Amino acid sequence: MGNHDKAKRGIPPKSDFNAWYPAIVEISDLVDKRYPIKGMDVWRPYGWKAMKRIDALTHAEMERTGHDEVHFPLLIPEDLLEKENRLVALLKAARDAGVDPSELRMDEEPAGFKKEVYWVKHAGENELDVPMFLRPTSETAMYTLFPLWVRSHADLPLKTYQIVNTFRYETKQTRSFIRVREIHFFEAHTAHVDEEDATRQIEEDLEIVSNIMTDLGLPYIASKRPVWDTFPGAWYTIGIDVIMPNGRTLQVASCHHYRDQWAQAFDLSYEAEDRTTKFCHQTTYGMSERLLGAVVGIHGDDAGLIMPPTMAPIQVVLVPVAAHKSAAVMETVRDVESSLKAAGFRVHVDDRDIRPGQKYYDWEIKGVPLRLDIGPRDVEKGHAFAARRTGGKQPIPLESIADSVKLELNEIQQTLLDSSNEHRNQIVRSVNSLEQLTEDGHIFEIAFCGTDADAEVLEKTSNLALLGEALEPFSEPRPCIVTGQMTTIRQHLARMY
RNA sequence: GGGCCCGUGGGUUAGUUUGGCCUAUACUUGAUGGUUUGGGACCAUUAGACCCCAGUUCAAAUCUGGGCGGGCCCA
Repeated sequence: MGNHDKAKRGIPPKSDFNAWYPAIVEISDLVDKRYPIKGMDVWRPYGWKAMKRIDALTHAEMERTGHDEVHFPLLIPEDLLEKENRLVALLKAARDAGVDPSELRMDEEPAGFKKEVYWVKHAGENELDVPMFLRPTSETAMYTLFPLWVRSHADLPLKTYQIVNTFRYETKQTRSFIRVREIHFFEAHTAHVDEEDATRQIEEDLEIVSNIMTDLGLPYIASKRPVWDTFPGAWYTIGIDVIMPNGRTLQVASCHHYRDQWAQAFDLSYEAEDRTTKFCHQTTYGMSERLLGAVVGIHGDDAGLIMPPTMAPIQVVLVPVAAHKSAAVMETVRDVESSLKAAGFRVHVDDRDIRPGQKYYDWEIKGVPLRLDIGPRDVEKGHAFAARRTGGKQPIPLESIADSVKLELNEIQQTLLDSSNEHRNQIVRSVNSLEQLTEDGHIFEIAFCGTDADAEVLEKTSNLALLGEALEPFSEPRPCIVTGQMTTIRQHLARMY
């Protein structure tokens, strides 16, 4: 016995993250990877519920901030790409003309985008006159309609979002939730009267990011990306990177400020109060199923997942113990179930006819944050035995059970937040010389104010990627790690997923 | 983008080096019946596999080529 306990479920230790992660997402029933297309996993019910809970947090934030949900078609006709290409060409010309040369980078070959998308070139037996592609993101689709929706300043700001599937033909190694070819994607697209209003939108986006990351207990860094990592057509891009357990970063969200660059390409203009016609200023804010990948990676342990109570598909699992010994056990369990449900908790009663030990293991793998055991002894004493997935067991009284459960879940949430902050502190190292960049499994915080060329050298020598300029600068100037000049610009170097 | 490794029941695997001994091993899982039940129970019965296509050969899980899928390392 003993020895092959773990072999039964086959969970590798989390310290071996590259083995642990792919194993746990399948063993915990989040996904089924056996569908025969690379990078297209099947969402199993438990995984889909978890994703929908995260989506619910997003919907709530969108509601709070006055965004309206829309749903655009999956297919985009090829000729709409022409507008995007024109935009790219325009920006390139601007750069060649010396306009804001440091702010623009358009060295993607115009055809590059075509390689990353799936094409629909036939309908039945007939070849299509105008081929269509599966959206990799929805700018071109949406910005085709926005000019029709926006006519005057009274139509602004236009704040829309959708949660849809997008497609990217990934050629690199895929990984559930982290790098997939069909992406469960959230995208908010807004249009504003001017640059300032669009900038305010970016600020609101960052507030939403902060709320969601706190809900999910994810440690993250927000950085203004270097120009070469800026989304094509964007004035600037802010990347949100989660600090994963192995010290790599995972970009889970991004915000783009487009100024009026896309608006010019798509002729998105409005009539201002002074009767003049002006171009809109636009923003985009995107997140994806990577949020779930981050939740799995950050909180899970050797025994399985740990779902934060804010998004756990099942917050409380009730396990009747030795129910055959006393009919009162099942009665009590059902009573507890209905009072918890009435209080709004997501509850599941595990009444399978198997030994309780097996149930404990099952729910630990799935990461249910709180388990309540109720057996004959507990019924007698008028309490339930509460076992937290984050560790610790204690009896809680059956009367006012909902209050006690609320308390337990809050504390579990707090435990997860604390440990993720602690994790951040362990991973992120503040360094001031190039020699210190060698240690594996860390993210390095540096002062850096050099040029693109300096950045390239920095990335090459350290073999790490520059996340960009952190949104909160240093409070006191420090010497730049490359040039030695004093600066407050704070940046991070990391291995990115 | 470059290099390397792998593909056997639902899962993990033995067998592949040296083709025949394979009617393919073990554990786990599923189903049925029974004994059980406060941290992965046990017994009995039963179900279930050589990734696909082509080639070599008297003979292919085993060798060759391609495809699809999975994994690792480097840029």
